[in-house]
Amino acid sequence: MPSKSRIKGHTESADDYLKAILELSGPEDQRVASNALAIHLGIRAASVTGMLQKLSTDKPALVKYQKHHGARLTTAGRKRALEVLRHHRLLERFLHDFLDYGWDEVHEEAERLEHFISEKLEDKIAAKLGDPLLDPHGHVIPERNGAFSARDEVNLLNWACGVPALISSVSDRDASDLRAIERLGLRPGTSVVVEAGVRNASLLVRIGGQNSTIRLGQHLAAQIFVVARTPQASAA
Amino acid sequence: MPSKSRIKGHTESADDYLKAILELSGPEDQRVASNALAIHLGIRAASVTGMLQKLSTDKPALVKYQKHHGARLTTAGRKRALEVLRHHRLLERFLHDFLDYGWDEVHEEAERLEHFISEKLEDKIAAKLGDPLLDPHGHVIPERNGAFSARDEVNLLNWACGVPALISSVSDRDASDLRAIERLGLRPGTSVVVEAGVRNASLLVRIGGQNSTIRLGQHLAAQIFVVARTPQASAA
DNA sequence: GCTCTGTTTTAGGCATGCCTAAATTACTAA
DNA sequence: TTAGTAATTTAGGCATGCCTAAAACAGAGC
Repeated sequence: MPSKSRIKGHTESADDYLKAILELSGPEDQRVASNALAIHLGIRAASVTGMLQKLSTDKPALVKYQKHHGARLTTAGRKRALEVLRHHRLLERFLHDFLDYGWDEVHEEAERLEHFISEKLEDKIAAKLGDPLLDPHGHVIPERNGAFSARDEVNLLNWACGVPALISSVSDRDASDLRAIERLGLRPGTSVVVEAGVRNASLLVRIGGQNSTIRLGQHLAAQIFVVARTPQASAA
Repeated sequence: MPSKSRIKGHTESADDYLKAILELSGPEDQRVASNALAIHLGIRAASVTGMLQKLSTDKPALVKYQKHHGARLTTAGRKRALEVLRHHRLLERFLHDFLDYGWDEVHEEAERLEHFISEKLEDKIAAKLGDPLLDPHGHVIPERNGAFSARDEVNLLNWACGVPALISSVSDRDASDLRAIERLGLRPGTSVVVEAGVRNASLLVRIGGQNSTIRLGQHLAAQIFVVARTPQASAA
């Protein structure tokens, strides 16, 4: 299918690669291995190689790619990746705030729609929401101009016991995990203190407000990210 | 690209064929010629043939097709076509009512998104809008269950002079024409009387409310559809 | 340095969906 | 009935983007 239903020369598939590279390259902009991409995208490594070759030889190259040494985004590639990420997170916020979606439902719908949102719709949605900074899971929404500074969050598993923390974000990868996290009252913005580190694959966590303590499985804890309690808030 | 970003076995392309057949087959469900489809879709007739063959041999056949004798929708095909049409018109209404889109802007965005709306989002949007009956151009929105009765509108060009009429709908195919129509005050729901038929390629039309008369080019008049003034309203 | 293992790339295939060019069929009018 | 034209279909190609199997490579340990 040619470019009828698509913005410029972008394809949904290419968007997915760019998003994956952005996510996997981390704050240090490390090179991303073909294999890592293949696993992340749920496809074969051979397919990844082919696509990286294509992306790196496009007119405005979206990816810098060296055989056997992985890929990283070019400026153009990063721009597009952030654009799609912005679409995704704005959509999540919109579906959640205006269309009564639960925070466990927004990811799937946004994942599908993010590729097809025009600049105009992006702007209208952002305006309607009042230019939000965070999506429903606490992730930073890249700005329109491409500005994007990921906060330096720390995984709850690695947070020191006894140090007051604020939940900053939660992974949105698994809907049922999100429901479990919500049931425990661990939304972004919640104050917590780790009382006892990983023991029997669980943490003891004291939740700020009610001073109650819960036992949190390692699997869920790994999906929760926190910052020190001092910094500026992180409203959900 | 496989079915990742797509509902079941449907492709955007197939959706477009089904919509086109629905539209071109008229209320009588006439067979639609390959050529007519090719022109409507902006592609070559040879491509149409190939796709019709495919659509007619799918597991649930979406199209009944006979060589050299055009195609018509099967029950399954009509169901899908109406589903997509419902998506399109709900989206138009939503973009117009909630996101400040002008009625000349909604078509393009809806055309792109209609293929990717989940049933859930469809329902949420419909609920938010209060299950609207008409899109911003006055077209009937098919119901969730597939019920769809097109009104028997008449093209303004064919309306008898002197008989009071109500504008029921307006073609949304061309944005600038829509702006022109709006400038003339000819929105759906407006009362009009044709004072003089096609002469010098234009109509003289009296607009109900202000009793003013305008000269309407044939090109625009062809995009306006009316019903007799008696029937129940047709709020925009 | 060399081998072993796991990663990565090449080679060849398949499905979608479009194209052009060439054949075929249908229709219309003499 | 028969030609001539227009509509339609076939045949062969191309790009996307995935796959498998097999070859090539890289890094670790000996």
